[in-house]
Amino acid sequence: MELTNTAHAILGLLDEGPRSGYDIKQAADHSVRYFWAVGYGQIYPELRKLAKAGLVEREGVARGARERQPYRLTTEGRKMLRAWVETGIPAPTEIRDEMLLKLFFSDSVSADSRLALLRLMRARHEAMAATLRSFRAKDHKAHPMHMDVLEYGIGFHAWSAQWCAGVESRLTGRNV
Amino acid sequence: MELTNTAHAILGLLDEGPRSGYDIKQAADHSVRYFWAVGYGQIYPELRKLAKAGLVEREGVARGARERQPYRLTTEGRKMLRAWVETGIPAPTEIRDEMLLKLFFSDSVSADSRLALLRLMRARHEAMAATLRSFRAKDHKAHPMHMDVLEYGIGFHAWSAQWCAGVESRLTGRNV
DNA sequence: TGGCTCATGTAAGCCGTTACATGATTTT
DNA sequence: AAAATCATGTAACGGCTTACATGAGCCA
Repeated sequence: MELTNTAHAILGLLDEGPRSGYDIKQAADHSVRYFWAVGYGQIYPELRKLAKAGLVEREGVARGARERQPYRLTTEGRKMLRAWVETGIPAPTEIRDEMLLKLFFSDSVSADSRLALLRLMRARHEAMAATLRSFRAKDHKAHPMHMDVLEYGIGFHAWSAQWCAGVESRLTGRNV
Repeated sequence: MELTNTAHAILGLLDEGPRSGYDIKQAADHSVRYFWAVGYGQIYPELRKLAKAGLVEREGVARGARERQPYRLTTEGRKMLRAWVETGIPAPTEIRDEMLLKLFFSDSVSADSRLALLRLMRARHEAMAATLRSFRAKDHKAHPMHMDVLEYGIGFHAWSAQWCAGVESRLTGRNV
């Protein structure tokens, strides 16, 4: 039975404690989102599949329709998660960046347009870095790697923002 | 008529001169690949669509089946490309990194497994940085942004490799 | 001459996004 | 009471990857 990476991400998030689909989405958005985004459209169907496979199980039954329905990892599920981390060769990093694509082909448009692209790109990376920095406050003692990977994200976005600033300076003729 | 980003990438590559599907693939693999990968399965069908839309046109007819069939940009196509670069708000950077995903959830596996992951990740980023560095030799005078974006790629992968090295050192207890 | 590579394609399938639907529960 | 939000879902669609097919030249 082959699981997708997203399925494993869900297992991983459940490893920290029981969570509903809604909780998983929120946890993902505050942690793995910048290198592995997940949406509701995947989470809910996937939880059912995982439950059917015996890797997760419902914790009690929700009373109201608005009540969250937490799932928890089974021993089987936990074993599966560990095995996934330890075995197999992961796919290489994949980036899809429409911004870079436009920049790459921006030699024949006006300097203004090019600058506007760079500034938007820089603003975004700065915003993302700031968001991720705000996650530093969380308690990561139980999960040192969470912290390390978070720092990767902060560093990446900060570095990208700096790169933008550098190119901007060159284009406007000023020194860095 | 809505074009995908990949379609625009193809237009952009054709803007530098007539190319066949095969040529486009090669050019892409030597330039935009690390932030916008394209495969044959997209290129050939897309070229037909673009031709039907009048944005590209065949250059003559291929004689043998092995002969390449170059396409060239039409004025319409060139206009479309420029417009795409200059207008609209590009989607934010998207990263899919199975490696980071595993690292993120690697707190409960052996230190050896974790180290192995980091080393593999570092090796890959180093290799990618080296590959991209070899592209510096190309002539970029006509396209300064090609050069800038290439440097982004080199910088990104080099930085990532360094991050891996840093975490490795911490995990093995040595100083950086 | 048998096999390998080149170059162009097609078809199936998967993953993920988007849009929509639904009822309950707060909030105004 | 009306409106907004919460929480769970479903269905359709789209882009991309993968696998396969083909026929022509090249090489051993």
